[in-house]
Amino acid sequence: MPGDMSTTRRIGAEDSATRTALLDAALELMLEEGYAAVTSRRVASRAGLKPQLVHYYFRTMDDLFLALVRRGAEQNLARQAEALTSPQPLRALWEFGNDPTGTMLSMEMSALANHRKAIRAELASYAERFRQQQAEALTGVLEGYGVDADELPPAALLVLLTGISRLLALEEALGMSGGHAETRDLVERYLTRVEGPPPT
Amino acid sequence: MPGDMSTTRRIGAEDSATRTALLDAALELMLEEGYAAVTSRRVASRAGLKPQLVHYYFRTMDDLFLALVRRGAEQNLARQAEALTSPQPLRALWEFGNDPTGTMLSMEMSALANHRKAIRAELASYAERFRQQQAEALTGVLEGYGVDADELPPAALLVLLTGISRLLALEEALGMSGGHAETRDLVERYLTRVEGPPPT
DNA sequence: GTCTATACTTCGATAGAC
DNA sequence: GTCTATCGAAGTATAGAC
Repeated sequence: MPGDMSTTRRIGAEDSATRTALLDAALELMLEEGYAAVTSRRVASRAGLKPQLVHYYFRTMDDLFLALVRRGAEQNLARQAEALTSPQPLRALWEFGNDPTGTMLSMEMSALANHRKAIRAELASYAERFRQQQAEALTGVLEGYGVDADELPPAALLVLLTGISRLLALEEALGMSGGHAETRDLVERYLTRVEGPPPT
Repeated sequence: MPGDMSTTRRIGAEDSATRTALLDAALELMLEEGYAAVTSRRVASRAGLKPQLVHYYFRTMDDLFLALVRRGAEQNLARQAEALTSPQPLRALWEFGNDPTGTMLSMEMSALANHRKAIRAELASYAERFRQQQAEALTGVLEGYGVDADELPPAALLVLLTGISRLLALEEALGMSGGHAETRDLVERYLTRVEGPPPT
């Protein structure tokens, strides 16, 4: 018995398998062809369904994008939380941020958010939660490593690592590679210095 | 007498004022509402012209995007070259990369390039030229500053600075600010250390 | 829950008159 | 160089039958 009784419009249940299939299709399209390719017709077609079902489950395309942001963010918050329990949380965080798919999706979402108010708010809210989860897990760890918080504040280190991994992923998607090896090596040496060598 | 004699299709001259007005309108739209808003109708409307003129000057929308990339990239290559003649070229480069408009445009273009082959090739080609221009100008300078190229290769430093300024611009556009002040301060301290304090 | 049918808008692109 | 006219395709979204 889904939907809202107070209006005539029906909305499908959140736990519907069809709804999940539509979100999966939208995700694939966004990664492969960018947010502009995520249209009701193309999403439905990829899921082997009729376009009208998109509107049954999400009413508007904005609602679909919001659902996509929420689902992806919640999944990744959980994955990041698990990564941060590693014996080498800093390295785990770096490797987590180096997932090219996640990075490309995050940037595609940012581009989309740039001109859709509701999505911008949702994305920014989750981004802050990511950063906060990182900061809470790492602040004490960095102290333990003897990293001087005046010299290199944890918040700045997080911005550095995130910015680097995003740029590398973006440029690699464009087919660029200049300076990448040197940069990865630089990060690697830093991680080894403060947190120890990578596990074999 | 513009255009191509060998086919029936006419194309407007590159130095036309109307063509420039269309490119300006496309640029504004892309910055304000994203690449998906750059349609022939909306571009023409913003320039106070008829949509058909877009096709007269650019034939396809892809051609328009390519022209936009080329014009913007050539302008910025010239601006960056000038910045690199500064007495503090490293700081000038950092400040150049901190132009929020240029950064947002570059990222919007990257998102667009992600699913348009011709544009991706053109953008990547110019991005390599930017990086190369930076490297040529800075390699000797960094040596002069006593920056150890084994410890911090010039190419890696350029990736670092670019990645940081891009992330800061992106997050600020989303309304985020966590860790930004600490990061800017970190970069500022580094610049002061190797290149001296900012001019007053 | 999924379908058919449909309304309306906007898109890219071309032909041909002026 | 710019206009009118026009095409077919694709977009969002809704109503209502099954």
